[in-house]
Amino acid sequence: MDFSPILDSLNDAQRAAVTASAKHVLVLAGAGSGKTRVLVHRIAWLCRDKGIIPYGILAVTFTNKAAAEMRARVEALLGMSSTGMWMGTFHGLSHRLLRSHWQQTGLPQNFQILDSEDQFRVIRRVTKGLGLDEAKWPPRQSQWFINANKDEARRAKDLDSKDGSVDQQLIRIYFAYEEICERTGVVDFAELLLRSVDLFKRNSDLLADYRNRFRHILVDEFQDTNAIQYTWLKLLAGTQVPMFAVGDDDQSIYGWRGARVENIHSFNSDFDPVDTVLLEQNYRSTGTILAAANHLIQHNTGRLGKNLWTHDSVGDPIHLFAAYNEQDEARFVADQLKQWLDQGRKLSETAVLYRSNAQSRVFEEVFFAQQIPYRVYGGLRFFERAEVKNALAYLRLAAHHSNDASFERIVNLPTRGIGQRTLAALREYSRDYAIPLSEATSVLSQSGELNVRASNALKRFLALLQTMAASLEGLSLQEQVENIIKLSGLKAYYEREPGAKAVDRIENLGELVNAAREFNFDPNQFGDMTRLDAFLSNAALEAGEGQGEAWQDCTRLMTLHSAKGLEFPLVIMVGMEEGLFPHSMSTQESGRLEEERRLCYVGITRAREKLILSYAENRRHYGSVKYYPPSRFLREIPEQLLVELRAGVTISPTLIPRQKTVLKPGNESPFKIGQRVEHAGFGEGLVTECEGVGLHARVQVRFERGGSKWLVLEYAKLQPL
DNA sequence: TAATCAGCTTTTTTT
DNA sequence: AAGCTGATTA
Repeated sequence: MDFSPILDSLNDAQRAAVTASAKHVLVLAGAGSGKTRVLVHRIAWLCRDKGIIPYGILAVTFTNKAAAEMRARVEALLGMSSTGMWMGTFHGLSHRLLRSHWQQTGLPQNFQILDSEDQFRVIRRVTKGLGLDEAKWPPRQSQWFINANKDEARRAKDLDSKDGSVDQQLIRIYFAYEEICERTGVVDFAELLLRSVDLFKRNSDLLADYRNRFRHILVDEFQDTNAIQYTWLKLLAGTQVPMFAVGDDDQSIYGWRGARVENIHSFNSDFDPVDTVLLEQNYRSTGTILAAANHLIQHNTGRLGKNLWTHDSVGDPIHLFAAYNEQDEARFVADQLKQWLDQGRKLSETAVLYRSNAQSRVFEEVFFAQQIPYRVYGGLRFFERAEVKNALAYLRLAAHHSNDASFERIVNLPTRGIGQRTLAALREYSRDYAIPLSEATSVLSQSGELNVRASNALKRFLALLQTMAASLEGLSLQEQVENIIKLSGLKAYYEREPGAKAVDRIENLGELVNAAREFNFDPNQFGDMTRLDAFLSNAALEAGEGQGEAWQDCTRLMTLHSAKGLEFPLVIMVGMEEGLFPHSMSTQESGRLEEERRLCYVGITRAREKLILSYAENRRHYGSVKYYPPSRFLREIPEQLLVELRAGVTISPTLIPRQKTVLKPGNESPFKIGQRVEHAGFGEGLVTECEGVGLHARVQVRFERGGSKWLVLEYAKLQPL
């Protein structure tokens, strides 16, 4: 065997995957088993040892972050630039295809990308335009319906309108939505994929070129592919191009978004012959953490069946904290983080994970008060902020007057006397004559159908559009952005707005100018797109990081979904309550519940050394106090892996100091094996084991009412009897 | 037309 | 609790 440097650092299974010689390869890689590593090394191995030129590699991921990481790691391993490789997200690559071959797509050359908020607005407008009641046909639901269908490659015309009247209306909305998109030259995210697929289906020569070009196709997070993405892959692969797919059925957490784990099963029949490689050795977590994860996930049915194992030591037990309420829970987490710091560790090694974004608030408040630096992931990203989107809409409209979505967004922001009535007239005219809103504005401002005040307002707005369009001529992207922000009056508008928020908004507008200055644009990639158009597309496709780069050592707050792919020495999973996690919307169907369980599995396997779980007995939720029982997932973790911490009943911790059994170091434990004790919650029991001293001392107690528990003396409030 | 106030709903997320 | 929509008032 000759081992190249690329293979030296791999274990046997990883090496087998990287060097698999079957035409197609499916790697089932458990959490922390070196999934990305295998992918990166496979690419490097193909290039270095198999003589595949970078130009012949297509590697697909789901997020921009994953794509960037892959590129960086491949370059580091190969010691050269990866230019020429097609590496990116399904959407990014599709976008690139559509730009290069726009003539064959039926799209205008300067088609614009609709992000989900834009899409929502368009759908709402369509609903109103059809004379449907928004309350009865919520745009959110229609949006969901349209996207779900697009993800399954079904256009409005493909839908069977025979059944129930509910679908009838939704199909009407879908039709009308498609028409508007077509007319205004915009595409939503799903459309990028769908159009690419259509492009290939209709142009066999073009498809043949690409099949000829790509010698290897590699896919990350294969379990997250939806129907249209899988079709996309199959089309590009044809019968000749070898596929290399990496995934983990236990980490499929995007079923609600159309992802189909079954694609993993289909892979074996759609591609042949396939080598399947299992990666089960985990390099991330302690034995205890893995055992918890393995036991939990065994409650799911229909798994492909992997069991993670590790050479690592058993490690610390998992701590479970029962908080009185969500405040108490947040203070507990703050305490734990401080302890972590006291042990000489860093906050950047820690993460607090929750099910839904709204849960971050309490933690932010408490961390802020206690001066624990933190960074919230997810939530509103930079290019999604209202003020930024407003500025982008002005830019888009200045460059492309026909962009109705942008027009609607900013016609009257800041207010300039174009109210609902005028707008309604514009919409009607635009619909009747099938022209963009800006043209309707031009016609109606002259026609005399509107009152003087309204038509003057419209004329002023048109003049503004002209000025803005002119101000783009021959300038750098940065100057263009600066000009538009100034001309639009957005800055003045936000300066007038009271409150601290306004300061942030103005700052973000400044940040947008910076983003424009730093935007690097590869003109080779998108043919004859203008710099500005590339910037605008990029803003839709890459919404940007949640916050600027962290310069400070801080902990991370994020949802379980956004934690996928990450790892931390210390992970604290909070809000482990029925209704919250598993989420109440998911408890009805078993399929959804299993997905929640996988989400829990993902959370647990993020932890390297220490895992802490917590739940609150009372929680203020939607404005009133709720009592959620502890999550069923807690019961699915073997109790010998858990140590329960309990703060006792601290009604108002500021008034009633928490009672603790504090042991001075060196003191003998007041409890001996065989001694009878009483616990406020569990009743009477017998001490069966003692260990540790001082703050870490704990005892195992077998309670009469069943069950044996490890209790930390500091928290347990045990009374000797 | 614009600003203000009262009532209503509430997952997860990437592109 | 908060953000958003719709109705009301200036």
